[in-house]
Amino acid sequence: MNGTTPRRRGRPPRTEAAGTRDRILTAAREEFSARGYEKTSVRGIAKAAGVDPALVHHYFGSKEQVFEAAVEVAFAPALNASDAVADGPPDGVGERLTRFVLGVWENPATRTPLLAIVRSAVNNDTAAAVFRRLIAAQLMRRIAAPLDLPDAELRAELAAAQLVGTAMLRYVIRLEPLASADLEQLVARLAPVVQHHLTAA
Amino acid sequence: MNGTTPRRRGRPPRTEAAGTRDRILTAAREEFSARGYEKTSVRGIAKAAGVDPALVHHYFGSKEQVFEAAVEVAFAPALNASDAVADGPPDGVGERLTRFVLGVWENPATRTPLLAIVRSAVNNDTAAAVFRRLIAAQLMRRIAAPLDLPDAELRAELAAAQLVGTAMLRYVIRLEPLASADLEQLVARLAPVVQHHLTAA
DNA sequence: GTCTATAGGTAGATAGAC
DNA sequence: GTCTATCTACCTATAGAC
Repeated sequence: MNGTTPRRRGRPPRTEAAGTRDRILTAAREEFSARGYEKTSVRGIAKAAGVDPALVHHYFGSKEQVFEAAVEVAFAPALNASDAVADGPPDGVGERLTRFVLGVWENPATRTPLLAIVRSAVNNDTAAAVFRRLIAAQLMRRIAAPLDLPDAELRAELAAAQLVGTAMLRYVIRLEPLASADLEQLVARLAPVVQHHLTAA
Repeated sequence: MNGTTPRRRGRPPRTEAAGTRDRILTAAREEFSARGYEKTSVRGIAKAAGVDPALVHHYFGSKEQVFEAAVEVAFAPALNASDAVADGPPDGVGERLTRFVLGVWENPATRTPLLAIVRSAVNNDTAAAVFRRLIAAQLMRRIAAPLDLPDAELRAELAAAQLVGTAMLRYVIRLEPLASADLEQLVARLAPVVQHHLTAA
């Protein structure tokens, strides 16, 4: 251990500044989600956080490392909730998965890092890898595996495609009337389709 | 030898240079599709086309106008083929739409401008508007309207979401095994779902 | 029609003072 | 820990020579 290394993952609490690191992280999430990776600048993050641009480099190193730290939080709900989706009667997995995905997109706290990932994943290899990990790692392993059907992975990915596409058009592209549609109406239409992908012959 | 190429859209037919304009346009499509709007530079386009950067401005004005000219070609197949999708027996519209969308994504000539639009639409309002226009204008009007069902527009958009999401994961994010899946297998799994969105109770 | 030169900005990153 | 100052690199766009 040395006293000056800023390379950290979680956040070993130090006697350091009053939440400066967290303020940068929050601002970074905001900026990345609103503008995507390329259009976001370290200077813009610093300004939004009310700190000096040099501090961003001081705490995180490079812009890419700021991004990784900023979107890391998107994994927390995914990890926690994949249990809730996988558990329960098999014929309800479509609705549970649909509600979960739309839920994290409706919640502003989790929507922000998700927007950051999507806005960045299409143009940035690092972000695309994060996206793949996010979809594949838990969703596939916990939901596709128990299906015990041929093409289980492909099935799960096509179900994910329905939900990813819906999120794209509703939350990113903001296509009407989908963008303003009632949540329950969406669940009613999407859940059977997701269920069909996962379990139908 | 063809004298003046007929490949001109919205440009006053002048006696100008050989294929310089077209070379720029082709290079622009390549660059925008590979890097997205923000990361693509006018200088990069010029270098790929083997011309001077100032010529790009000379022919198109601004970077945004280059982009619009570059993706304009994506509308041609959409306009032409929406007839083929709309015509025919109603219970086959799901498969016809699925085959059409996957078809334009499989064809390198049409995939390139589509990638440019998708890579740019998530971060750029101009590109997002192009995307909305591309989905809404023809697909919705020609396919949703004849359905004569309640929520016809929403139905059509959720069907589009399935196909957009599939394209995202397969062609942009390159998620396996979806990215390498056989085309006919995809049609077999997707067509019934698209059909369900469009016509089922 | 094509290119040189340059204006006028913004970017990521670093060194070193306090 | 925090900030000032700066380096280097690249960008869009334009004016004007050939």
